Amino acid sequence: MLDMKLLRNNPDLAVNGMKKRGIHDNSVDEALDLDREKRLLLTEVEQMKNQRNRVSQEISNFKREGMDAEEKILEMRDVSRRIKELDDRIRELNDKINYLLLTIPNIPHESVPSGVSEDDNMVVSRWGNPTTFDFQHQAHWDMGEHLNLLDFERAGNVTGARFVFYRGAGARLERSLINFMLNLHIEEHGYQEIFPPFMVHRDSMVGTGQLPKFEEDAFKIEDTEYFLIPTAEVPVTNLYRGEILEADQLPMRYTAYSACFRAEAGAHGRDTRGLIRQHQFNKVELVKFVSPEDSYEELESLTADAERVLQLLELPYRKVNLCAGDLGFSSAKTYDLEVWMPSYDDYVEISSCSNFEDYQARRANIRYRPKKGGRPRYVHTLNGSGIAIGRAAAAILENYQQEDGSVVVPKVLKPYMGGLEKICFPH
RNA sequence: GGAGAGAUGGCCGAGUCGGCUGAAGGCGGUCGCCUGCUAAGCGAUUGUGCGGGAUAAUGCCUGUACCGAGGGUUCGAAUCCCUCUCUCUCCGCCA
Repeated sequence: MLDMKLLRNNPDLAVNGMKKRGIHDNSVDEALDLDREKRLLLTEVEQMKNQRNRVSQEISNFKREGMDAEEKILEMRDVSRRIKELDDRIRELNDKINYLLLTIPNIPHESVPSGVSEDDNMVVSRWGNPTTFDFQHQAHWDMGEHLNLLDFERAGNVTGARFVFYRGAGARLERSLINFMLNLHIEEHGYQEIFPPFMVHRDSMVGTGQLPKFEEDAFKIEDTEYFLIPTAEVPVTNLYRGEILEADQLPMRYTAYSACFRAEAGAHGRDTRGLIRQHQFNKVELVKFVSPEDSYEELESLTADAERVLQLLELPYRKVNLCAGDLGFSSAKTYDLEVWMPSYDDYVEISSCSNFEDYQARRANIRYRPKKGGRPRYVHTLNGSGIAIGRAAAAILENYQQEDGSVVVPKVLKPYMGGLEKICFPH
């Protein structure tokens, strides 16, 4: 969330940030009004509390000396009642202010292009060329069926739509991708591996920004306060919730595999076939905690670390600077990596790398003590897919397919596939 | 699942019949003194949020809140009551 002090001193920054995103409401003004009222009451109630503290002390002294304090006690009874009323009112105001702050999105960085939809995103770079075929190429869902790698039909039977069984070499491909990516990030990019819980409680979801605004996108476990994580970003970013870190611990870089669960409310009819949009999918995530002055540099290197995965897999992709209208709620700046997907005849998002600045850190209360000492400051948090496994598998099937229907295994994955060169028809 | 114990400052650990405890004592940290070096010793200092004030400014002054979380009783709660969460021990069960 944004700093209430920033809103007070510089409300235009927040309002213009929202305008840039195409959001027009008066939540900033509302918050400011409530904040003004709150501070007025706060001054009043704190004066009364000061009086109460003083007189209580006097009562204590009176009693010790065996004197009658009845008059003062009666007087304080009224003061206390009034304090309680004011405290209640302040609590109410605080709740409202807090809720508003939690529903105001982050301010886009100045380098974020303006625009309202993905059509306004800015292509930053391209790597490789879209794959061309001199034969009739297939979509990965058809290939997955023919090669007996993916079983959507039985998954529908067992669970429902947007679920899948991976089988045989398909299951192994998925597992190979996970291990390949984790190894790359821990061995060559300096990340520490984390294996997080796949469920978190409400506070964690609020910490990273999924709640309170987007509850319908999440799976909640009935009769509990647990949510299935939509991404490892949630447990890993919340790792240090409420803590004060030491400056020399920063930057901290983590990579985590997790299954991800998304309700995909509002995506009815979109990407209904294949691996692109599933309720459950696998992802290797990158998360960083850094000092504020380094965060944009760290965003570049995080994105480069994600790009490296695609380069080693030799999958054509492009890098896109998301426009303000397409930017995630908590993000100040996001690069999407989009992989070439022949069945879509287009680039498809496969990684999203964001700098949240202190927006998540303030929600999750993650701070660090600066080297020179002084007050704790909020860290900056970043994360990015490094990368989405299911979409990577789909991209490999489609981009590496051969005329005979087989799929060549990318070089870097061969060791993980037990030396397998090619995924062929089962015999 | 059953039975019990507990949650206090960076850490350990006191807190008596509710008042003089933001919190004894110790450790650690920081600064100063002392000292051939190291070690030891001596002195001082050492939380966070929020409001207000002054300021070029991290700093500073002042008020207030915080002893797992949230409520309650009271003139006054770390201390009493209720609810919740978490941790530990024993038994049972289990990957």
